[in-house]
Amino acid sequence: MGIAVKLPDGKVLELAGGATIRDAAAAIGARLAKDAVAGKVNGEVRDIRTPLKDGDTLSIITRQMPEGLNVLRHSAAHIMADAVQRLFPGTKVTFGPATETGFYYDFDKPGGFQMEDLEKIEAEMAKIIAADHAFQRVEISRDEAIRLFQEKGETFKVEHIGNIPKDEAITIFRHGDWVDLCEGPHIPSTGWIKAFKLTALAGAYWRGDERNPMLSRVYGSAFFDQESLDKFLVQQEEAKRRDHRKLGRELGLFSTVEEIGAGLVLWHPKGALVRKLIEDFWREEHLKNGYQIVYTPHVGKADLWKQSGHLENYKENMYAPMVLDNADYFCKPMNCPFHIHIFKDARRSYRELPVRYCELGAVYRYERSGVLHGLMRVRGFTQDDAHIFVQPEKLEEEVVGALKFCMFFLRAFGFTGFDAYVATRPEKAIGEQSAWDAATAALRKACEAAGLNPMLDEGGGAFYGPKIDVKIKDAIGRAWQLSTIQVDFNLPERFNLEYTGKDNAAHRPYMVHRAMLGSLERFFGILVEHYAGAFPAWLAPEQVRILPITERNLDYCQELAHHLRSFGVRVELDSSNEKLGQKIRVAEQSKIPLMVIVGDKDQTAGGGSLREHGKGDRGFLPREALIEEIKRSAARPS
RNA sequence: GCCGGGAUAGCUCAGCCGGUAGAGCAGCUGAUUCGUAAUCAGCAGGUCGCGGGUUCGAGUCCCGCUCCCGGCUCCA
Repeated sequence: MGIAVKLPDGKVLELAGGATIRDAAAAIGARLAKDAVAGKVNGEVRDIRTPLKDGDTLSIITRQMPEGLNVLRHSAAHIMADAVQRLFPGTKVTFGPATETGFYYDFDKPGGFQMEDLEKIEAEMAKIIAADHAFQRVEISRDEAIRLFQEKGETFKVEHIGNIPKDEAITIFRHGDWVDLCEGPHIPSTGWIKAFKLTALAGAYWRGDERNPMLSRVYGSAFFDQESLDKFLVQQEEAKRRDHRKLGRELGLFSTVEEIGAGLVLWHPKGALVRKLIEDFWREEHLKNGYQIVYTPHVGKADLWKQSGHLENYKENMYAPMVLDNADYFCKPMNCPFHIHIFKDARRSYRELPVRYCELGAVYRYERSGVLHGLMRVRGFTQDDAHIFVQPEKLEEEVVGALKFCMFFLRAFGFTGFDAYVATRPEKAIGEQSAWDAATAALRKACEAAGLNPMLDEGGGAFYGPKIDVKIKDAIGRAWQLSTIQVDFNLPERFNLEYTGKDNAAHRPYMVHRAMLGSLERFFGILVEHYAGAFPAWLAPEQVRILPITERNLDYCQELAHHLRSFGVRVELDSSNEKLGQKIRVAEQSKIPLMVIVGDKDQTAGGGSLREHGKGDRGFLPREALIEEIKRSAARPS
């Protein structure tokens, strides 16, 4: 009996009963059959060996599609697991999925792996690939599956079978004589993998839960051709080249030292200058946008943190208390309770709402030693914090303003791609459902008003209220979460916040937590990587370097430097006894945006030769034009 | 915190089977006065992350700790 399946172009394909996706591809064309990796049946990715049913909608996934690459990588994970079990009998397998950049497989291997093992595993994988074993898909019964994996001693697989919903078919995939519990899909045969590399070893908990046993994870990546693997490796190098920790040291921006402690940052003069420029910009723009700047202490008494709920909910992230005059004081992990007390210091009228307090507040949080990472994850950092106290009915309007402000600010740093997420009520939450619904709707509308098309993060909100998160894309396409706007129903309650309404009655405001940059430390790290260390002139610690060609030009250069400094230009003079080529090299490596080269010719003509970082010589400019050009390049965005 | 890899001059790194530490760059001094990404020569620079142990002898082997890197988990 024949069947009919619908294709993406609307055509209907007639096939024999029991025909698989592969048969369908072959029926459409020989080229397609050659490139077909898997299929999408009724919207779900299915293995190429999956039998089709009458009425199915089918599209073919080829090796040119991203889904095809996922299939290849998942198969590579199987091949790796096969190789590992050949080399290290007694190793148990668990899970081995494809990831964004490759694949991994988690093993339970007594003693774990050593780095040298990777090469051995690669060699064994190469043999399996060379043998070009076909992948076979077999549907088996639950009992058969349990028996099979019990015999093999694959206890993790047996456990997993118990977690597969009863109504789902159980499939196993076989290549050569190796078999894995797996729903697929897989490439037609192992030989489809033309390029692969094992990249890293790591630990990972069974099912990602730290109460479970630690497994050994092997990471790798795989491609349909060698070129793509090479390109991938070059990209990895590019990310390494931009690493803010490396650039931070090379450019003298910041450091951390063992003597002070992990996750505690020293801002060196150049990094501190960039930070100061960001902070100046930040404060000025906040004042323009109706915020009030406040300063609050670094520590507060235990009762404050009890009232705020931090000692209840956040204690494991707080530094241990210090005892002064029989009272416990804690370093602040957040600024909110302090801002709340400023709000509470007077009776507030609806006329003065919304009240917007902002602070670049240094907070301290205990982070587990293993999670610390350069400037991105530290134990002492500066939040670009703001707390807005607003009438519930004015929430939407206020969030629109806050969000537009965020976007303006992020754009000023050269970010262009944004993704917004609205996170809704989680299971464990406080506050009325109606309040949640109204606030969530307000956040969504605010996103639209700010020109963002938000994705919904169902249940991703904090227990105290819904939020908007904004992620940016950096120069090499990586996403970073920066801005967050969070509605808080909880703290106004806990601190009994009130304002007097038009009706002369007391009302409870909403509180909105807002960060645009997240933390100055992390944002600075992201900026360094985004610009690859080459800050735009308005942010560069040194904007211009003057390079005299010989000592004869020194006095003239000195005078020019003074003159530029009088306009607020950050300029240095390279008076070293080196040839021009060397001075240029050093300035280029220091990523100084502009260089002015002055030799006898320039001096006589009364000007200088401009050179731009990364772009090269721009030729001679007379003095006034030179100064104008420098002032123009160094201007802050507005 | 857990798994894996590390820590040698300011930086990047070499140092074999345990025999008492080396290069390049940076620094300093001198020569050179030079036109768009490295001028030459000389000098100086180390408690081999910290503490303990094994040994006649430890940068090297063992144990503990600190810090760093890649992950897990978590998050600004």
